[in-house]
Amino acid sequence: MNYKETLNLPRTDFRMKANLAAREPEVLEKWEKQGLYDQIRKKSKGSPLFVLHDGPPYANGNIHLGTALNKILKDTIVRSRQLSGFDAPYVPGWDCHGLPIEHNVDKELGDKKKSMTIGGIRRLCRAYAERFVGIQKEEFKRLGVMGEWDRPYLTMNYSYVSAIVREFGKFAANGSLIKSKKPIYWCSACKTALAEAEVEYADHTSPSIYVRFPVRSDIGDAIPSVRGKKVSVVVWTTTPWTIPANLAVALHPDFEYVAADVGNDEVYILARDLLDACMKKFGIETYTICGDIDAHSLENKLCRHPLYNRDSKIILADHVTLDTGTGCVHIAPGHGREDYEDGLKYDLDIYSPVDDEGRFTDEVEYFAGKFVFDANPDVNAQLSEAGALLASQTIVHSYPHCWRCKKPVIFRSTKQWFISMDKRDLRAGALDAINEVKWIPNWGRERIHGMVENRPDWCISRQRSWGVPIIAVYCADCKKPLITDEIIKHVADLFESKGADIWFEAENDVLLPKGTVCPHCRGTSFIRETDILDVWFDSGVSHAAVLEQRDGLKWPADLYLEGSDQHRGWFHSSLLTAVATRKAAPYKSVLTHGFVVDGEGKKMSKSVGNIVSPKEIVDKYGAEILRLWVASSDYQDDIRVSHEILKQLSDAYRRIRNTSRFLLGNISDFDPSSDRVPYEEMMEIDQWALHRLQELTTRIRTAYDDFEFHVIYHALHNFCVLDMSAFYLDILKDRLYTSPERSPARRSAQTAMFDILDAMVRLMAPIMIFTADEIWNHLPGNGIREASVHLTSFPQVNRDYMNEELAEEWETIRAVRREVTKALEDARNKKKIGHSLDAAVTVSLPSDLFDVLLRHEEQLRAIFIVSAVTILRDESFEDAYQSDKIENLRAKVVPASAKKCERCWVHDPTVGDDAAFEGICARCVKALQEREGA
RNA sequence: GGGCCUGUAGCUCAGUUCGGUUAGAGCGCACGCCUGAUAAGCGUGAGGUCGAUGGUUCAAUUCCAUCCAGGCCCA
Repeated sequence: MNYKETLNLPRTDFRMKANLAAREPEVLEKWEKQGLYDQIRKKSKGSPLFVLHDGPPYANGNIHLGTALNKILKDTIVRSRQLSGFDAPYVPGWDCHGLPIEHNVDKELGDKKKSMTIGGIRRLCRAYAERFVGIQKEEFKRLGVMGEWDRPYLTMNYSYVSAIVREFGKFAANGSLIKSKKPIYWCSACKTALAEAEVEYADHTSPSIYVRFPVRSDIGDAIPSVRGKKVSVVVWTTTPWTIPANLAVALHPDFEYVAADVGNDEVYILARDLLDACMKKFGIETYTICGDIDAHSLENKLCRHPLYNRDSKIILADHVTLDTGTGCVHIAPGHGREDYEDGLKYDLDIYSPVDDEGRFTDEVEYFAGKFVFDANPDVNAQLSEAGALLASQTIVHSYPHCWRCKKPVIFRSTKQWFISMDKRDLRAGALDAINEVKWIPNWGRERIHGMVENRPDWCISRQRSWGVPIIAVYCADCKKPLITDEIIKHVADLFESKGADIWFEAENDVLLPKGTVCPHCRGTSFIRETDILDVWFDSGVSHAAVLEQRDGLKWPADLYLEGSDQHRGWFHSSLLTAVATRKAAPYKSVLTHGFVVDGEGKKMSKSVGNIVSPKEIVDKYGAEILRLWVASSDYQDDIRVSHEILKQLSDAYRRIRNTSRFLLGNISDFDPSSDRVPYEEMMEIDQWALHRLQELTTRIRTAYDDFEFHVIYHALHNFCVLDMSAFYLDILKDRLYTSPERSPARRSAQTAMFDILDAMVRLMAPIMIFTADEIWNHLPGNGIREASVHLTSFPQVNRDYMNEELAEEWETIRAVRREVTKALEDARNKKKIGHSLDAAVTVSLPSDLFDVLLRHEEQLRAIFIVSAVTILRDESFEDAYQSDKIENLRAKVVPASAKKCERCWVHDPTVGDDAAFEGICARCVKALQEREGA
């Protein structure tokens, strides 16, 4: 007879192969049709809110792994908070303004741009951003990220733009908005400001000159050796035309400088290391060093400008190098980035006497009206005449050029709008607010603190088209700027209904409230500001535009979560805009993640060619594996991705899936509403399994609370592999398959298995969203539970199932089992046995262990999965396996002598005893009788 | 060059708070078993100078310094 038919083997439709890449889109579609997100919202209404506020990605290009990582982390957090009993909405956003989009539109337009209005360009930019919002939205949805995709926030939405204006107005109102000069890249051919990204470096031939700045201060006290001599500091520059704007000479605080006597009572100061090379260039053959100079002793001393009757201050700056020149650097704060910073530090004028066309303004003696590059020879001639030019040559070096017209650009200062860090104590307020926030990991605090502490005023002006206009007007008569609450409110209302394009297109009588008058001169005609706002301001006020404005959200957010680069970016700008207007940070905690790097830990770059796209992974492995990758990694550090890593995750996924499948297969005939066995009546090993489940639940729930997802991945995987597959389930097979279908023994196991899978599926749901859904649909008892696992909640830890004493005892049993298994393996290698059921084992144990095992004597056969077990107290016998882990544990394995039961495969002396049931053991006979009777 | 961070088996992670037995787990790998979870399951085994060097100490993966490699942000 074929007894296989009489066994209760696992039965399930749950497929072994997931076929994720193909199935996921179908599941997503199902969820969308069901309106799952809305159902979740409805269901959790009234629960405490948990708001993770989305940092808006830039609406340009396809998503990359970094964006995917970020969104998956957010999704996992939102889902886990939701399952923990919170109402956790997720409103995704996009950053839509800014240079990269405008630049790409510019490129597409080419020369056509010249004939377009700003409004026209802005409409193209909007369309461009819309296109990529659409593309990225689909990409994010494909990852299984759940949220209000139909109603995301876009920084170019009319209501959002209006909020930006209102927030901007608050800065104007409280007096922290200031206008001052700052150098920017300027193309005098295109007559336009250029952003960093719009300059291209190319070789350029420049004059290279050495200029002497006579020291005017008396430095005889500081350096006695030069007393009474004509001392000069010698600088080097490749832009002679900036000499007229020179206001300082910078020395490095740590370099060694010397005073070199070159005869005629003339002394030059320059860096010791560059002295010889410079003298050669100056054609000076004999000179003597008359003293060492500590740069600090010269700080704030004054030189005379070589051409004009004004001073040039000696300052100290770290950016001075010894690569070329003299170690003394010509500083024109209006014409260089570092020069500008130095200027702020030493309170120098940001002097930039150059107009839009690159010509010197009238105030510049000798060179007024001259184009700056053409003025280079004139400057040299003038310096030479003044006796200040020590040497001159030409050099070829890398120099910034305009991306469009390819001509060399200049650094030129123009008036810009700034948010002052200190005028209204924004810096101090921000530093205080930082301390109220929980930074995870906590070094985030230090990082952002350092940045806020040292940052300069926030320049919010951009000379571009695609952005939110800075709402300011200038009196046509007295030129004074005007920003009033009335104007802000009026314009914000206009933007709310008509969008910001109107600023560039409508007439003043529409744009300004009726009766707007210049408070200084009573003028009534005005000129609009054309600068737009820095995009960091746009996204920085999202807490005001989104958290405060939308129903169902709150201010401050519970959490912001972005890459660690955002300490300088969004965390920073959000903090400043919130502290300035609301006196607090817009977030209670800030979580950061690292960057995606390749298998070797190197950053991904086009040139290296090690970029992996989310699409590649999703198409090959499925979004579920990508999500598992995110969950498995300690994301606070950089995360590696490689084929090997993904392969490993696929294997781990299959293991979890198969364990779930086995559980499903064995509870397919189990109805949790009627077949449960009460805990007290369950078999001990089943109680043990439930105890382990409580430990797992505790571990995983804590990990979710702490955002430590890799702990979850490892705990779940280890649970499946070690506790379940290799131990509990392996042992259970015998009972499940051979016991009568509805026997208490089998129901006891099924009760545990059901609870285990029911808990597992909820615990994995925030990470393995598709698989959890699939398992849920196969779980018995459908109809009495929520329609989707995503509408349910995490399992509670059941104290009644916790039994430390039991757990300890079973840990002892497992330890002994490990040794028995080794003994079996020995026997197997000696060809004594094949399957462990072919073996009979005799184990000798030290007294304490013996006592424990004795209590479970009846179960040992099943636990060791052998045909017979005999345990002995401290017996020593020959030719036995001896443990090196447990002292005095010996195990002797022999082939089971009894006949093998054809049904349960156990070698048992009762096999064949019952003539009616040929070839099977008494236990199976009983099972079959019960089965027939049923 | 500066600020912040990271470096434990081929891979993903524990452990280091408060220095103290032979540094753990899983995966992968090798070998074996099973064929009633079967494109599954079970077992055994090999794998680590805890990035390097120096210092403190009776003792360092753990504390300190320097260096190397890598990441983010600045310059």
